[in-house]
Amino acid sequence: MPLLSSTSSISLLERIIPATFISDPATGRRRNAVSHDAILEATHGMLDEIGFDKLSLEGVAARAGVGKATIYRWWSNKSALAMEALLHAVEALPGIGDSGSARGDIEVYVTRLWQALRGGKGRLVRQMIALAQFDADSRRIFHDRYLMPRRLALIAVVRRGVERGEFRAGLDPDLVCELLYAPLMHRLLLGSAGIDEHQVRAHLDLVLGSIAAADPA
Amino acid sequence: MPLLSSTSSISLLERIIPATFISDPATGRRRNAVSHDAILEATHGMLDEIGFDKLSLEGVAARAGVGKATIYRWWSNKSALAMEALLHAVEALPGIGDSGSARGDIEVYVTRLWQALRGGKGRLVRQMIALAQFDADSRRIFHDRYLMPRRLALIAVVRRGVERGEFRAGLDPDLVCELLYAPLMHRLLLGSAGIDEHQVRAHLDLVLGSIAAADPA
Amino acid sequence: MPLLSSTSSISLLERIIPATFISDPATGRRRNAVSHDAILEATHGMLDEIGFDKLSLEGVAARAGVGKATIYRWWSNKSALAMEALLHAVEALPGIGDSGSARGDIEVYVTRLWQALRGGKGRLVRQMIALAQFDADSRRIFHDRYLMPRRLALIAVVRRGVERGEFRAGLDPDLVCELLYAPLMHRLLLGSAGIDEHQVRAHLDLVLGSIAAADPA
Amino acid sequence: MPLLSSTSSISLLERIIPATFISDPATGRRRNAVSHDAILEATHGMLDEIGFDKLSLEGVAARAGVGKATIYRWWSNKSALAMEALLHAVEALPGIGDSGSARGDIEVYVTRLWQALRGGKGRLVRQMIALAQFDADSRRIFHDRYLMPRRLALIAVVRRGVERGEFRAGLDPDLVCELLYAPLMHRLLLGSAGIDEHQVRAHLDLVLGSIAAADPA
DNA sequence: TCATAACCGAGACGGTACGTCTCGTCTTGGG
DNA sequence: CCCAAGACGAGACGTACCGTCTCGGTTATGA
Repeated sequence: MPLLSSTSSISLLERIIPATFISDPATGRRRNAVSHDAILEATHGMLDEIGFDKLSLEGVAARAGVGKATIYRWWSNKSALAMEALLHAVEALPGIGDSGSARGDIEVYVTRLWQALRGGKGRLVRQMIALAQFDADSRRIFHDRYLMPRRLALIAVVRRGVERGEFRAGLDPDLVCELLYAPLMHRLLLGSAGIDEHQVRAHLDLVLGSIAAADPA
Repeated sequence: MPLLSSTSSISLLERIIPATFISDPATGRRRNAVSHDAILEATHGMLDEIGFDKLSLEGVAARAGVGKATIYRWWSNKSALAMEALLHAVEALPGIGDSGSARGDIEVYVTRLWQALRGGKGRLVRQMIALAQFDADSRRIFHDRYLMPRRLALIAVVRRGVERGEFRAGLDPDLVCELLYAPLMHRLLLGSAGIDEHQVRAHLDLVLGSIAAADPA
Repeated sequence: MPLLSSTSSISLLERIIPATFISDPATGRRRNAVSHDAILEATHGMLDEIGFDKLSLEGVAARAGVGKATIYRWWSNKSALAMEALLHAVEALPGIGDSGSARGDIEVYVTRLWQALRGGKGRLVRQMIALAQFDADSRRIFHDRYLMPRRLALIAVVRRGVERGEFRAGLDPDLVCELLYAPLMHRLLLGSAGIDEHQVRAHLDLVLGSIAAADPA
Repeated sequence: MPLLSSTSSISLLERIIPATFISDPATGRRRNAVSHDAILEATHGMLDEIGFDKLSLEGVAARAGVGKATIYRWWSNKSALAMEALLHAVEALPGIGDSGSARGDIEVYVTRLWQALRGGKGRLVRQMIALAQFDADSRRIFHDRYLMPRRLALIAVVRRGVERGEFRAGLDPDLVCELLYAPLMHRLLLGSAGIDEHQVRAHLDLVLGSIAAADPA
């Protein structure tokens, strides 16, 4: 049973490790991995070229050299398929190092994130967020497989900073995380112009400044 | 981010008063305002009942008692129509008072905004933002007619606070505005749970605290 | 009142002399002859270029520089307009001379008719006949204004031939006329190839031979 | 006029067995014969009830319980569909017997044809001929599947008459055929009144008389 | 000499149908 | 049991015209 067509009672593990190749133990022929990959690749390519709303499963099937029924067998609808294809293309986590300075680690991480969103990945992420507004399944998948891993990584660094006394005690790491992420996303979604480096710096300075531990001096 | 991104040579006036109504009034039958309203109302009703992706212009035309061509005459596509219908339902600007305290004014305003988004309007705004990702026209309309007026109002208050010495000199009002708005929007779009009052308070305290003028004491 | 919109109680005279300009004696602006001509001309041109079924009154109005209502004021439907336009283009009667030999006159006349149908007029006539199958008004108009005048002229010659003793006594001129006309028309409508001169000659020889008075010798 | 106008390199077989059914039988779901028949039946019924120009493929699809695409898959346009539906309703060939007298056989055949055209079939044939004027495909279909078989049968009888010495040697059977058919068709299409029996007799007498072998007496 | 009435262009309107596209399902024959 | 191919019923798409209806403006009497 594929990941996306099950609406509940699936373990977190299964939600994070794609269930794609966990085959039905019953009799019969197993799922064809070649077709599966061709479908995702075709979907991703067409999203890139013509966008989500012009995407058709008919077109995907033709481009992937696959029967339409094969797609419907494994994905419940266009959104689910698109979301999975987009995740595939985006999934590599930019790691957060531990240089000793939480502030420095965050600055590097946010700057890298900004650079990624400025490029082609920004469009993919925008589309995923839009999909998530219309389809509860997609929303959950995006939250679990894209957003959460990145948040958790960032929250860990904030916690480290608090423990080391770099940041003020009593901080809510969730809130800090929100203040670091949200303006980037907001501009990605609604900014009429791009985001320039100077703005990112100012943003980081203000937020990181406001959570820094009081200078003992 | 510039407040007014003049991406083309279209005057501001033309962007706010839809060019639709600026045709040569000299000749031909005049546009029927009743149909216009019926279309927007039907669209809004159907968005509410069946959502954007099940919305069809065919259905809107039938419900509004209008020919399809009349819709296509005045709106370029489904997104543009939906965007305008949603704007109609949302357009009343929550005013920002001037109580003497910029901080107080902002707290009241953001709290009210949060309350509005928690209610039915939140869904509308989410849908508008999603639409804006797929269609450049819709994006521009949302930016000009929803986002900008609200930003301008908030920016004015921030400026007032700086002038009065409540907030630190040298602040970038755009950035502050982003820090106040974006987390709300981000949670609206992607938060798995709702936003509770405690989170809003903590958010306001952190941001407003960080821009307050240094205590002279 | 124009000719084509009245379905009955119109004198034959009015059917043959277009009533177009017999205006209502009441006050008010009179019909615009320029528009009238422009409409017929545009119709004829478009019939020639795109054929009857692709013809649209919308297109005629645009090409004639005329409001659609002006067309509807004077013609009841597309068929009626097309029929009148075609008649205008075809109306000149090829006269039948009186050389002294009825046989010779008929040979010349039928040959000329054949030549005319071979050219562009053939297509017009074909279209008129087709229209006549779908619309009773058009059928009557075609019969009265195209067919009958030509039949009457031919019948007169046949009568002359009988009176002079060239043709057998007791002939039914209607039947002879039919035998002369019908094969031409039939081939015009349904012949896969054109009609060649040799066929016309053979046709004339057979029919005229069969009605010739018995040789006294 | 050639009996078989080979205007293209399409084989006779392909013209008589619609190419529609000559697709690669190896792959994909097969054409649904039930739908095919339902479409033709619905078309025929609606032609009878509302006539050709009010016929809509939309209506045919609804009445046949069939998707519009299924009609467009198999017929190129309204004319082609109507033509095929009419042919279905008309297709039974009235046979020509061989009584020993070619003249008698022809008299019986033409009289029967006249009777058929006087009835409901006349309207169908008129409509088919009209369609043939607007659409080359329809024209070819009508020629091949309606006209030709009937012509060939009649021509065979004429030939038989010539061989037996009933008719004059050197006759052009095509021409005779035309003289027998065309007046009937012409009156069907354009006669203001019906065709009465007396006219048919006179017509037959004149034509058959003119081709009879000279009396040896 | 004007008021009246009908005409005219333009073009928006409620509709119908077009021919195309995609959806999600179904039938084939072949692996 | 899976798969490609592709026909199928359904129905929305965006376009083209239909025939009707305002509009503002233009003629041409006839009071």
